[in-house]
Amino acid sequence: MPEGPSIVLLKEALRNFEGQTVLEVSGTAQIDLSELKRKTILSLKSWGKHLLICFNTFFLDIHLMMFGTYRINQRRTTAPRLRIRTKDNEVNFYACRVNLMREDPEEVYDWSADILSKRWSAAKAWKKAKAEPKTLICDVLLDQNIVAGSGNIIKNEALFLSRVHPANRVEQLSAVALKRVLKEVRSFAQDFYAWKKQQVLTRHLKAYGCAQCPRCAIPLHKTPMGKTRRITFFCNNCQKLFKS
DNA sequence: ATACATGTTGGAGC
DNA sequence: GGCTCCAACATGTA
Repeated sequence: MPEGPSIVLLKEALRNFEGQTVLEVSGTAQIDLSELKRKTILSLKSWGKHLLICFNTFFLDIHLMMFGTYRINQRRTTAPRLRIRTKDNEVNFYACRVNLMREDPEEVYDWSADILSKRWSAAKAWKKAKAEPKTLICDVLLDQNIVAGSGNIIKNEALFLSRVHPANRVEQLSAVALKRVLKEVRSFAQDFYAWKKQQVLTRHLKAYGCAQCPRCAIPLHKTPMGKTRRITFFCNNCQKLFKS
């Protein structure tokens, strides 16, 4: 469920919690939940796939991983990792990772890496990628230090849209091609956000989960690739593999 | 019903 | 040390 855009939507869905005081907190998360009691939620932020619930002297970093879910003003039957109740609202998080952080979120995360942040910097991402010439571009697009919020769908779509083959190493890519990939990561992530909001995301995917290339109609390749062997969809005809 | 997947970490083994 | 593989976590969908 969660790549970066889905976490932005979650953050927006929790808008009503901002400025609210925590009246009740519970859950199976291995943190000291009593810390939160009677504290005021100052803001909600997202960085990549992380949701941040910020208090005065600490914040919660919630990551839904692959299977995490949440309910707002509703409950599942299973026990939540974290439940926060305020005067008007309740949120429940399940199957997620919860960390209590005592640092300043400004210092913890590189906000220029967040593909959905106003502070996203393609130039910085470009430099980080160039510092790893041997890394496959399909791995770069899953690296949260370079493109925080990009996941396997965004990876596949950005490569298809920029016509770059996933098996290229960074050093094989021309400056123009690498720039194009990074541009598509952000612009597709923005489309992902809008489509997900309208619940029409899957019908707009051109590579991920698709059988054939929408450009040339030949069958797409579907194969595990890269360090983590994530399923990768690509067109051998339309996506260029540069010579090394 | 069984299989698979929008994610990440840590450890084993080489 | 670095790389790869694997397990673990745990839920929705087809």
